[in-house]
Amino acid sequence: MPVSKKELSACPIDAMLSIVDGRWKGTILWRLSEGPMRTSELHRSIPGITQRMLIRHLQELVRDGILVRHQERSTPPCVRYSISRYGLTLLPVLNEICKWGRNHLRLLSKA
Amino acid sequence: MPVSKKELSACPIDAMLSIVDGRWKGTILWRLSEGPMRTSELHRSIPGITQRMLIRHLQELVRDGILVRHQERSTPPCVRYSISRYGLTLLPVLNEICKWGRNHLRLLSKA
DNA sequence: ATCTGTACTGACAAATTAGTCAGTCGATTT
DNA sequence: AAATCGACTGACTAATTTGTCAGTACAGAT
Repeated sequence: MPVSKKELSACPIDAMLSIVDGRWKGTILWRLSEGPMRTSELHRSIPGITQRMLIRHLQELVRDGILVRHQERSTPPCVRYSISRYGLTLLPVLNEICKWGRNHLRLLSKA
Repeated sequence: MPVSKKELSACPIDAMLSIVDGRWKGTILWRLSEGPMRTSELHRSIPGITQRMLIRHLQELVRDGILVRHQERSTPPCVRYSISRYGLTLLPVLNEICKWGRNHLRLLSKA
């Protein structure tokens, strides 16, 4: 029986990774770490992502308490996503991840 | 065209996550962070993992330079895996991930 | 009345990842 | 000579995740 990392695991590493797990979640969080953005802005700013995946990931991140969805009841509708207070605690971790990743990419390009 | 995170991405976060991406890689690294282990020891120490997945993940981590495989040409064969010098640079990152994950699990269990 | 833009859904197909099952190989014990 | 052990492979199936395609709803502009 295949097991996805989405299932709640007792392993803290898996628990954290499951939050960020998803083809585009890292990138989405990275974009939003610079400030709130509208759905369509995010869409434009992440080349290659489909609207479907963007929204699915956003919803999961909201469900997990990492993002907040602000809706302004206006026309045209304007929805903004931002990193929640809890989500902010994730940023230092993402920063470490990013630092390591940057160095890793550098090494790969030299090899 | 679905895109896996395994493809080399220019995003440093994705680059790092792709290393740890795989149902059991976090756990494997966590076990090995306490010292080298034999294949069968690892297998026993990770409940639920199949031999196939263990070996696949080990091979990927070796390919990515995170682990080293030591083979003693003896009978019965004795193979040990350990974290490489490069892999050691990943440990602080995993530590941050783990700290956050631990807190996250705590919150989840309270809710 | 129709068209547009924004945010979003549902149903489904394709790709990717994980898991199952049955081997192999070489040396060694029975 | 057959059975065993540890590490591993190959071929295949099943589950999960991504992506495609076509909508919906709402309000304002044309």
